[in-house]
Amino acid sequence: MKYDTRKDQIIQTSAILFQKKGFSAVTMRDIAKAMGIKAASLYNHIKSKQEILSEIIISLAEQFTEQMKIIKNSNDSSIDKLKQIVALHVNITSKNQFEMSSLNSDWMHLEAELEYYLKLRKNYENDFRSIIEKGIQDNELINGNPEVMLFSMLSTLRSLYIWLPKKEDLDIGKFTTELSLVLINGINK
Amino acid sequence: MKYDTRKDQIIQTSAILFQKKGFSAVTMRDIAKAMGIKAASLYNHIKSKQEILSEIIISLAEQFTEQMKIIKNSNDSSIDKLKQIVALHVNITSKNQFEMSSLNSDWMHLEAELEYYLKLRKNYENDFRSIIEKGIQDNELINGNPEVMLFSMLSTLRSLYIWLPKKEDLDIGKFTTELSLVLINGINK
DNA sequence: AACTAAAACTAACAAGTGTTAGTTTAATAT
DNA sequence: ATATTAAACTAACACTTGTTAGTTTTAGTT
Repeated sequence: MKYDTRKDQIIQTSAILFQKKGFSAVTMRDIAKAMGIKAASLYNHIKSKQEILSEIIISLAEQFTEQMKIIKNSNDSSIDKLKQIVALHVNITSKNQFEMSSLNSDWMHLEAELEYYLKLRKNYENDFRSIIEKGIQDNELINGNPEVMLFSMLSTLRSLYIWLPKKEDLDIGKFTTELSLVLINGINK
Repeated sequence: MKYDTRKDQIIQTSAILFQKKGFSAVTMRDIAKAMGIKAASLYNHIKSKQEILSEIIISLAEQFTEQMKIIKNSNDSSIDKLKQIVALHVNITSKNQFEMSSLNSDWMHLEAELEYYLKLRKNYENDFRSIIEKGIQDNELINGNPEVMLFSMLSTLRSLYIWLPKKEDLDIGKFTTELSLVLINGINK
């Protein structure tokens, strides 16, 4: 099993609740109740509600940043890099379903680390865009609007947390392949 | 200009605030302040905070339902129907940027009308899926996983409210064409 | 000028908010 | 058995929440 501190359990429980109602609508008493303790007891393990949110979001954002760096610096073709980005999103999302919901919906409630998060996100998008632009230059991709391509792919990848859980016994590898196909080659015959 | 009742102004102002922080984090005092009045005064025009949310979301959901009905019942090819769905989303989103944010992020805070909203959404997705399945049968679309195709298109279309505002002087028609191209034909050369 | 109706106001409510202080219990190490 | 520490508890705080009641102001009509 995992090495699970009590703090980790609080964060995990919080993420589940955050997905259902969003950060603002979840109270410390809600979180405590879900763990079978009183709200005040939470503070033996965490500093604040804000810290819970921050741990969830920043940890995920840094994972994406780290993996993007590897993809970016590889010598693969642009198409292959895009496929690796798809796989990256599917993998992280399948392992962090609830947390991904906060990453997508609750980031604006970050306080101290909001700026840092926005920086990571902007850098990620820039790296993504560069890969697309390189693909166009190298004649791998159609000569279309890179902004629209980025938007389309990233929107889909960021919504994975909504759809992945609906497919119970999902073959992650197969799904990744199918999704890459649709995102890159479209659906037209 | 528009026929704008005071109630409409409240709803519009609320939608702007809801986009920034989400329904739960916006207080009646926030809304009042943005309108230059006191919170209690809002209740001369609306019944509750819940009513504001409901007006925003149900009105939009019904617009989508209504238009989907027209597309569904037309005699156009599946590809053309899909293009019309893309146009539908771009049009409604470009005219209701803030409201679309609530539709996507705050629907779970609906109370009395939650069930009704979920029904509308489910029906919409089913109609969308049927069009894709028909396209596969008729050999218009690749013989892929229709669920993945639906997911990919719908995720992108539902995220439009995040991206459209970033492009200030956007040619809506051109954007619709570009987006349809990417969603249907992909980005591969 | 007097009347009316819409829309603002002040004041307050009961309930809920995140968080702190101080205390007790449970589990572990000596 | 005793001391120690982690983790729970109770009680309370200062503040914010949506909302109501009752009143005053504003603007348009007779």
